[in-house]
Amino acid sequence: MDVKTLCLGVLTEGDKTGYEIKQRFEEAFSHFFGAGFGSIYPALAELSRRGLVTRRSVEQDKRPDKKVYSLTSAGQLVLIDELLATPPRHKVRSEFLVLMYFAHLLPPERVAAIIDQMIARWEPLVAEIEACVEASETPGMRFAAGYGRAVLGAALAYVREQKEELVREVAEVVERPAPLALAGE
Amino acid sequence: MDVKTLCLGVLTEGDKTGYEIKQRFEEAFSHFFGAGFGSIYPALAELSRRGLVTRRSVEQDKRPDKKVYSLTSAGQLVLIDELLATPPRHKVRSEFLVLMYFAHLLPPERVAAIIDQMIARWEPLVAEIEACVEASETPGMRFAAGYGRAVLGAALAYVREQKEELVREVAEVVERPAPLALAGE
DNA sequence: ACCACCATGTAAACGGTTACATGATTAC
DNA sequence: GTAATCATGTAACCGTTTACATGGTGGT
Repeated sequence: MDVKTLCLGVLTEGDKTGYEIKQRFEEAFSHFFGAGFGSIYPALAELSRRGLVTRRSVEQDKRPDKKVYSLTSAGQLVLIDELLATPPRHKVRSEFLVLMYFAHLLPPERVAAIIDQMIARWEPLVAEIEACVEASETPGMRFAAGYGRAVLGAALAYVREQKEELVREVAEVVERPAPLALAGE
Repeated sequence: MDVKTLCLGVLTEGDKTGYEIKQRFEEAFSHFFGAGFGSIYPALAELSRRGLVTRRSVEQDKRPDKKVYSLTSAGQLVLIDELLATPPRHKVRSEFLVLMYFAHLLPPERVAAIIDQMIARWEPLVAEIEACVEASETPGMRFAAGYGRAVLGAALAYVREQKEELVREVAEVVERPAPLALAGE
């Protein structure tokens, strides 16, 4: 599954410009699928070329024309096919956890700062996702947002709870002779 | 941060072959960082070229030679620099949640099957991560594995708890006239 | 017989990120 | 004045994924 499928998906909610699609991506699935203009605009061009969406120009006063995309019935069929054929993958890519894994190679203050940074980033996200749960219009939207809330809540609770201990242990390890074994074995 | 940095990282634990590095990747950080042979071998070649690791051939009986990699002191310095310079990103890419978001476009049995599939995949992972927590040799390893356990536990609890409701709601939506609005607005 | 494990690599394809390019409006 | 919002696109770059290529050992 790629950005093209997601574009077809958000267009089931109604016609949108590329810019609005990007906004919808942020609101609705930024916590489990990322996409920037650099992938959305080419995706829309390709979908248009394949006849899965149509585009029409809409005049605006004091602004350049905007291009509104609509899902075609062919697009609807392709979307369903795509969804039925998509294996439910779920991947995490976390430089944060890599950094924590190697915490003993870093100064303890740095470890503490990184954890604080994650807490500061996640805290406002909780409110955002909460709003997303409230605003849900389909059962799936509620499920996905609820998932985010449950998992983010657990993550936040865990890092808050474990921070002190990790920082203390890392500080202890650094005090000892040479745990950074070079020719160690 | 890329596979090269992770390779330097696992080599702080001792000398390893490319094959063993891959195994370590699976054991230690498969739940937050993925890498296959296709990225590990070229990474090692590049690190070797830059003098950050050395490699020596080791004979084996009834098998071709294996190539054992060791971290050099230059490699150690570069690793630390890299870790200090890495911003703590944390990304989730979940086709599973996309599918759930669009659950109302799928047959309810399919939605149920997808959720069952995720539960079946995650259940054995819990045991695996539990083993990982037990086997931890550094505070960071324990922290990272503990994070995985906390988050996976929350995810599993959530999907188990919400499955019935989602499937029921999706079935209801499908019964109604035409919620798949094409020219709906 | 067949599959899993050990063991190493290459090459093409694919897709996403980032930077560039442009430009007007509105609010602080 | 400066930043954010609206608005669209291109092109180079980067890294991962996937498929291909090879071949012996050990277990069911």
